[in-house]
Amino acid sequence: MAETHHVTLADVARAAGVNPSTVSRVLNGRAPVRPDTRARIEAATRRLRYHPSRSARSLASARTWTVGVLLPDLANLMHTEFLRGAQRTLQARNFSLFICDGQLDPAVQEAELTRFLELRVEGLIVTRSFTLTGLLEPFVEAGIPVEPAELFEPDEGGPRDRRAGSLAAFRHLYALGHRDVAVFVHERADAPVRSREMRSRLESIARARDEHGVRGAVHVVPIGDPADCAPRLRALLAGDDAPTALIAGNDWMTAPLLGAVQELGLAIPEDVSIVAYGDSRWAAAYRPPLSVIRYDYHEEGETLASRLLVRLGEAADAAASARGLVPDEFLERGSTAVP
Amino acid sequence: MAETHHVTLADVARAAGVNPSTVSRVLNGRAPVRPDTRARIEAATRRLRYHPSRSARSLASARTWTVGVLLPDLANLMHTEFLRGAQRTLQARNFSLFICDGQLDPAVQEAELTRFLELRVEGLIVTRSFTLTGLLEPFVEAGIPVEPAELFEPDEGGPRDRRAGSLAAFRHLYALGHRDVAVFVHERADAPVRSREMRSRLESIARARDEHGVRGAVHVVPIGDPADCAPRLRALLAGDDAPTALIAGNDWMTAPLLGAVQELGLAIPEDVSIVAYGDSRWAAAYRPPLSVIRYDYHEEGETLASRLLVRLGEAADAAASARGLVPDEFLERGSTAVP
DNA sequence: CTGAAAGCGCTTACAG
DNA sequence: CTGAAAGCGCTTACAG
Repeated sequence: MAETHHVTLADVARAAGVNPSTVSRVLNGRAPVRPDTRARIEAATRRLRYHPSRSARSLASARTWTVGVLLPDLANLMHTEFLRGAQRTLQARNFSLFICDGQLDPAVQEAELTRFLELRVEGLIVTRSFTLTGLLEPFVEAGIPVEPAELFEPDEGGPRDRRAGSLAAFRHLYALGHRDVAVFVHERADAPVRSREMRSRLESIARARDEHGVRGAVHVVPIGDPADCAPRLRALLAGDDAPTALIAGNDWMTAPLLGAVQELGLAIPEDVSIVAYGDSRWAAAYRPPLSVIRYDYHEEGETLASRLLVRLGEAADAAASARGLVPDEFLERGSTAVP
Repeated sequence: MAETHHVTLADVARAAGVNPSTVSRVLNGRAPVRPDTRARIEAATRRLRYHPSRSARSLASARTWTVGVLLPDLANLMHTEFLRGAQRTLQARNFSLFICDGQLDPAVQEAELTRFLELRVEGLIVTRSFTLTGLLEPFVEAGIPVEPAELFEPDEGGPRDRRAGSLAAFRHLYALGHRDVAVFVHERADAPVRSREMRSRLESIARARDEHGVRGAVHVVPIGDPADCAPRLRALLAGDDAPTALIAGNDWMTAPLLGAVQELGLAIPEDVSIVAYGDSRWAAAYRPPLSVIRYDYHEEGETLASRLLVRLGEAADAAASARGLVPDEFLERGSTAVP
C-alpha cells in the first residue's frame, strides 16, 4: 500500500513544547491545564491536523466507546429506521456504531459477529437473535451486553408486543367478509418459519377468526425466493379455499408479494385484498395506497439503545424504563375491501 | 460499564506453553511452525475462545485492513446495492468495511469522516463527493486513497457515463409526443441542484429535444422536503406549459414524486407519464410497473472497490481496468404512454 | 498545573 | 523452528 503518514500525539507535544501526557489531558478534557498551554496545544493540534488513533486510545484505556449493530438485511427499509433510532440514542452518549449488513446470510452474520468481538465492541444490538443463540454466547461470556430485538414475550405481555397490529388487521378482514386468507412468510435458511413471532401472529388470526365465527382457511405460505411467490399464489387461487385476502407476514415479504399479484394481473382490492407489513414512503405511494401493519422501528431502535446504555452504566435506569411498550398498529388504506 | 474480560494472546501462549511470538506466528500463518506446536496453540485458542484485539494488532502492525464507505443515505436502496458490490470485492481481498449512514446530513457526514480518520481506514469510498471536497483533503494529505462515485466526466466519455439512460428516456418521451416535461430533483442542503451530474442530464434532454424538433418546456423542480412535492406539482399543472411527463431526477426523488401524483389523484400513464430513477423490486411491482432509468449500482460498487484495491497495492491493475464502462439504461414499462 | 514511567495487547526484526 | 526484546500511539497513576 502507498505509505500513509499519520501525525502522532508525540508530534503535537513536540510542536507545542510540552510533555505528551499534557496533550493527552487536553484531548480528554481531563484535569486542569493552564489556559495558555491548552491554547498552544490546541493550535498545534489544528495546525498539524492531528487525529488521535482510536486503536492506541482504546488499547491504552480499555474502552472502545463502540456498539455493534447487526442488521439481518440492510436493504430492508425497516431495519434502516431501526438503525437510525439506535444511532441517535447512542451518539447522544458518545458511543459510535459499527454497522453490519447481514445480507440475509447466516455465514455473513457469523463472520461479522466475530469481527465485532475482535473490534471489542462494548455492546451489541441484534435483531432476529433467536437464529443466532449459539453465536451470541462468546459475547455473554466476555461480559458484553447483548440487546436483542424482536424477542418479545407475547405470553407475558412483554415490552415489545407485536400482536396488536395483526389482530386489528385480521379483525378488519373478517369484518369485511373475508373467509379464506393467506399469510406469506419469509422462510429463511437461518430461521424456522414458525418463529415465536410468527406463532403469535397466527394466534392473533385464530383469535380474530373465533371472534367473527369464521371457519375459513388460513394458508401459511413460506417463501424463500421471491420468484416462488407468483407460482405459489397461482396454485393457491386455483385450489380449494382460494384466499381472498393476502397478508405479508413480515417486511421483507411485501414487495415480492405485490410483484406476484401484479404478475397474475389481479386487481387490488377488487380481486384480492392486500395487507402489507411495514410502512414506508413506497407503501403509502403505492396504487392503491397499501393497508399496512405498521411498527415503529425507529422507536424500537431507541428503546434497545437506551436499555443497552443502562446496562453499560452510561444512563440512569429511568430513561430506559420510561420507554417500553411499542405496540404495532393497523393502518387501513386502499388495498383492503369487501371480497 | 460492567467489567468485560478478554482473553489475550499471552493467555493463549501460557496455556500452550510457548512464547507469545510463536502464537502470533500461527495466528498470522507466517513463518514455519512445527505442526505439533501449531496444533497445541490452535487448541488453546479454541478452548479459551481467543479473539485477537484489532486495536493491538493494527497498532503494532500499522495496518487496519479496513476501508470506510460513506453513503449519503442508507435508506436509499440503490446505495445498499452499491455497498454490497463494494463489500463483496473488498472482502475477497481480506478488507473489511466501516459503513456510515450519512442521513442526508452534511454535519453527520463530516463527523463520520473524522471518525474514519481516527479509525485509520486505509481507503475511503464516497458518493456525491463533490459536496465534500474540503472534508476529503485530510485523507489525501495522509496518503489515504479516496475513490469517489458519481464523479463521472461526461465530456471525456469517462468510465461512469450516466447519460445514456436519460437520453434514451427523453427520446422515448418525445417520440411518444410529449412536449412539456418536468424533472424533479433533490435539492439538498449540501449540494447545488446543478451538479455536474444534473447538468449532463439536462444536456441529454436538450439533445433529445433537438433531435425531435421539440420546443416545449423543461421544468426543473428542486425539492428539499417530500411534502413540497404535491403543491409544486399542482402549481405546475395549473400553469403555462403544464408538463405531461414527470421525471424523477435521482433515486431519492422517485417515491416522493409518486406520492405527489397519488395525492393529486392523477392516473398513470393516462394523466401523466412517469419516469422513475433507480430500479428496485418496488419499482417493478408498482402499478403500473414503472419505466425507469436503471443504473447498476452493484457493479459501480465493485468497480470502485477494485480501483481502490489497485491503489492500495492489493490487486493487479488489470482487474480494475477490465471494469469501467457502466452506462445506465432506460427500461420501458407501463408508466409512460402517449400524452 | 506538568513531567517521567509503565503498560495496554499485539507484531516484528533479531538471535539462537 | 522458537524465544526475548523493543516498539506501535496512546492513557493513567504517581511524583513533584
